[in-house]
Amino acid sequence: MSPRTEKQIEKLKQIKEKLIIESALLLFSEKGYNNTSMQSIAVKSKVSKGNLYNYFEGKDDLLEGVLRYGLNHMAEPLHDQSIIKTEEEFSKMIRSNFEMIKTNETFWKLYYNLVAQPKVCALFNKVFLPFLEQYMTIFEGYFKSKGDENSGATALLLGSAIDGISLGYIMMGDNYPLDEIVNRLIEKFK
Amino acid sequence: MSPRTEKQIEKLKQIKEKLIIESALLLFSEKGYNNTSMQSIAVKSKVSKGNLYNYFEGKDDLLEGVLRYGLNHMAEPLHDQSIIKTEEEFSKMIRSNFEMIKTNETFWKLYYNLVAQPKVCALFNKVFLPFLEQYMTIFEGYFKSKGDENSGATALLLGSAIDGISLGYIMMGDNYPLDEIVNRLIEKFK
Amino acid sequence: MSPRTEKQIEKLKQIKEKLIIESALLLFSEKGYNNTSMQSIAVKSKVSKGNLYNYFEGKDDLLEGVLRYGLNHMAEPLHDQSIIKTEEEFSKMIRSNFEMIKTNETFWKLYYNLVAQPKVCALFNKVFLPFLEQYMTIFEGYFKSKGDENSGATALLLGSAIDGISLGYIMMGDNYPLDEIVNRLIEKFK
Amino acid sequence: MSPRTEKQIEKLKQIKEKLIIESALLLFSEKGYNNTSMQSIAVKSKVSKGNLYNYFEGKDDLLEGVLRYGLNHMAEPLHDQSIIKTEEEFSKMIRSNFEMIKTNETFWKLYYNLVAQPKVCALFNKVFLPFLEQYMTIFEGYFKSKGDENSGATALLLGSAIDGISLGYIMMGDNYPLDEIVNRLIEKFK
DNA sequence: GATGAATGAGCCTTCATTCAT
DNA sequence: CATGAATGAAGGCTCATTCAT
Repeated sequence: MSPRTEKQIEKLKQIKEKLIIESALLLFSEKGYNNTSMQSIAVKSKVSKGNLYNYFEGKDDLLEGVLRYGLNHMAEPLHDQSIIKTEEEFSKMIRSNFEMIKTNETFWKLYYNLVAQPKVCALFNKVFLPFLEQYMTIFEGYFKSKGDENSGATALLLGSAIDGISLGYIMMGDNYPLDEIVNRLIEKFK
Repeated sequence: MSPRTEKQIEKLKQIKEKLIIESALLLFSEKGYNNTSMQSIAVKSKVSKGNLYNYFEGKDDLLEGVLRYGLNHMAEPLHDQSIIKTEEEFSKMIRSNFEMIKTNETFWKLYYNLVAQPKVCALFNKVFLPFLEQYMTIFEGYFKSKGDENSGATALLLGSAIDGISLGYIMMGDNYPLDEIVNRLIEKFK
Repeated sequence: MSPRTEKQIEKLKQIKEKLIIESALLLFSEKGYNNTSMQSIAVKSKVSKGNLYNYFEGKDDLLEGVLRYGLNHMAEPLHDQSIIKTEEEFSKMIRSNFEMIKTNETFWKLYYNLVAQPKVCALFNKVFLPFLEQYMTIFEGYFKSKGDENSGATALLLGSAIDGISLGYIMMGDNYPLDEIVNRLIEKFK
Repeated sequence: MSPRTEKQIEKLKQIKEKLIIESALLLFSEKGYNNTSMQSIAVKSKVSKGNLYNYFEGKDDLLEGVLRYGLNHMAEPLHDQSIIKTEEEFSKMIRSNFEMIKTNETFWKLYYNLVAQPKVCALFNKVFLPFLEQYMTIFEGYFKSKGDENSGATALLLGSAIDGISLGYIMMGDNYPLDEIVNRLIEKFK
């Protein structure tokens, strides 16, 4: 009842919320959103089914939580660099982007699982669009600084290529020669 | 009893099968595979629920039918060209590929809807992998003929870029400046 | 259209009916009445599903046909002997009864499959009761002739024992030492 | 939270499980296993369809539960006597066996409903065989103690006769002169 | 907050039966 | 008579969500 206790409770709640999110992420990613039951999430996160609804309003809301959580984790490295000037910085950014994808395969698998699901499209745009746009802006700035007259299109092309490469890697795993492809990508666009 | 009648019946069956497939494609694409009920497919294709199962063994089989049907429609233009030699042919092939995607948005939306769904992964590979590999081979040959020492990687990079562009276009619709991006893509790779 | 042709047609019909009945008997016996579909019967008897209904009014009616057919086949040997006087005749009758069961396991399996199924109870009594009563009467006469004051009860006991033994044999197959048990049965009752 | 409450909940659950089992037993017995829907069981036991599956994994599992429950009820009287020495004990055991069947007609009707159903054969053997064997062993011991050289066969014959009598009684109800037949059975075998 | 029993709509699928050809 | 496409009711089962405790 003391403030201290309340804080601890608050912290406990956050820990549990994180636990739920991570369990859900794993299951969504492994089996797909639709084929993951709230039950199984409850079991994996060791929270009762009913209690789940004290943390998230429903399955949709939980998904949103998962996506936000994932994005916050992924985006961190990007916040360091908001402007790119040299080829080296460019190359480093691309590489660190794919490092991030490698590190968070689970999350990106979920991403591509959902990207074309109409039901979650709105949610998707809400969560990811700002992130993607920020990315685009950085690249656009770089290409413009290099004299590219249509830097927007180039940035979008690069973004799409990154998307496609990521998708390929996520789908094929180590059968996809990621490093080689990334090298080539950098060469083409630097 | 007469051959004529039998033929007609056979034809009618094929027409109905096509109807079912097209209804399913539309619904799968609009609402996602998981969120489309057999019931709704039955209604849309004006076939009774039970009769659906005279045409397809189950929902999975119907999906396979839809994918094969889609692919057969898509792949046609590709059969014309199996070897690319000049820049012009290259450019034409890329463009015709995106024409195809524009023409069959519905189908490709389904494609990206399914691509990362673990449950249908096996089916997916069965149906699409041969198609994709054929594509890759053509590009690889082109790059090799141009003296590219690592033509395989280049082809894969190109393939991934195409994938990413398609995905972007499918997701954003006319907000995606497809033609411009394609032009740039061709310039980069030709 | 000639009488001859009509006869042939009639004969063909009977052949086909027999075919259907035998297919149904086999399937009912193997998989149980409820788990056998009209479809599978149609396939096995090489008759179209629709045509099945030209021979039998429905699944129930087909079952009745199967039971009557089976009984007519089984009962034949019994018609020889309608009165038993000597121990030898008694013994022979018992033995020939079990021979019959051995020869027609399929049918008797169906019998015991249905015997306690409420849905077909009425049908069952209609078809089998007369047969069983005839049997009972023969035994009753035998026991009476031997001075048994309550020959009815003895006959019923014997009948029940036969029933139980048959059931055991049908269930356990060759794990059931039928011959030995039958010998003992005869000793006890002769 | 208190132990008391948990216990009560546990008890409530058991009561409800029993309710479900008894409803199912009644319906299975009345209409047959195949013709009883989970829905109707839910209605009869005043449990929602969905909740049924919190108690039993499926219809098969429910059947197993019913059979085990029935057997546990039936078998109780038998546990008293595991060795039979005198004629009196023998006679008492036979009689008490048929008392049990009289008392639990419903259950035994289900027994004979299922005994020859191929689909549930495995389950059946799993649940009933141990019970039957125990029975057989007791009789075998008795016959052996009386000097019967082939006590095994005699026990099996007796068992089969009991089976047949029970079946007759279950099928014909009070039209079957059970007591008289049982008396005669005892006379023959004691 | 925490639990898990309870709900009930909805899903995929099967199947006896009908009927146009 | 023969065919098999068509129907639609019914079945077993799942699952997001609620709620009494």
